Amino acid sequence: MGRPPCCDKEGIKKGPWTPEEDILLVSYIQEHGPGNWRAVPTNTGLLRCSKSCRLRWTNYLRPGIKRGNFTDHEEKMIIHLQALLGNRWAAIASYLPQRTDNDIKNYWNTHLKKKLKKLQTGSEGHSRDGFSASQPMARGQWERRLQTDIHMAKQALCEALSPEKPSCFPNTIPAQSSTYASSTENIARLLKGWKRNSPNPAMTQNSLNNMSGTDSVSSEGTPSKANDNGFELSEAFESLFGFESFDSSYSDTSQSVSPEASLFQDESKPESGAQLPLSSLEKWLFDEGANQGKDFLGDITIDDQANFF
DNA sequence: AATAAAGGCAACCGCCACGAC
DNA sequence: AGTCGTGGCGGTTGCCTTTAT
Repeated sequence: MGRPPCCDKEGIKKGPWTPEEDILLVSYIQEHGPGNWRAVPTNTGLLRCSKSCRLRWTNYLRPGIKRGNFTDHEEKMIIHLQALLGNRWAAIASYLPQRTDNDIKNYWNTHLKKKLKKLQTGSEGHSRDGFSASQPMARGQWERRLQTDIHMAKQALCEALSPEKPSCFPNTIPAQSSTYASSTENIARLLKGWKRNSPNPAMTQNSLNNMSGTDSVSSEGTPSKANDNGFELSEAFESLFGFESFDSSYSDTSQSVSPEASLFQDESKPESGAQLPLSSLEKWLFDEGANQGKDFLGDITIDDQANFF
């Protein structure tokens, strides 16, 4: 007898999630916590497969997700980590706790790959680092920058693995007090941009009535005219879900994950790398013997490092 | 202003790893 | 030890938006 499909294809809805579905999912997770995805569709009445629910949560709805443009810092970290780890997006994402692996993967595929390709064709040599073309630099200089970026990776890792220490490096990623609010904000943002026709304007909850029918797109950081509605939406969400209790139910469960990841320690994403035993890379990144690292980096190229690992 | 092409991103698919039984 | 169920991951697709003509 073969293994049954993870979800039977019939009656399973696909495609973009609607705000109603998001609400159902979030409210369920608020109550039960993430995990046991198999039970989610059954218990929520969502016509989605468990995988789809998990993906939606981890990539979009979970608290602490930062969306929008990648900073220079993040970009460099991705470039270096990709060089070191390859396309292990989940591992890379563990160094950037606020980003999802999907986001990073997309960013790599759509932006960085092209950027690096351009650099490769545009200049011989140091193309893999992502900043040599516009700023040609001597090898030593380039490696110093590499060291700096590796240091940044260290910082991120240190934070991710050290919940007791709010921040090993106070100036790095802010230990934002991510709460369920983050999730409602995520949804509110989504709703602002939800311009497609609402399938059923008469939704099951009164508070949702205002959420349908938003008529314009608003991408990250570009508030659009939608936003009277958007405001109402986020208010509606906040009134819908008392996220404080949700937060407190998770806030004391931190283990070896980043502060925000610890809020959802059962959840898959952020700790995927963090919970594993330290890899060689992580040990290396953690190694506070700065001189060692310096010497090491000083003597080899990033290609060598990639081979080393 | 209309249309085509390119870009960007959310979501899906299939495989794999791991734990439970 | 082998099988099954579940969750995780990376690659890919398809739709929507933006830009160019």
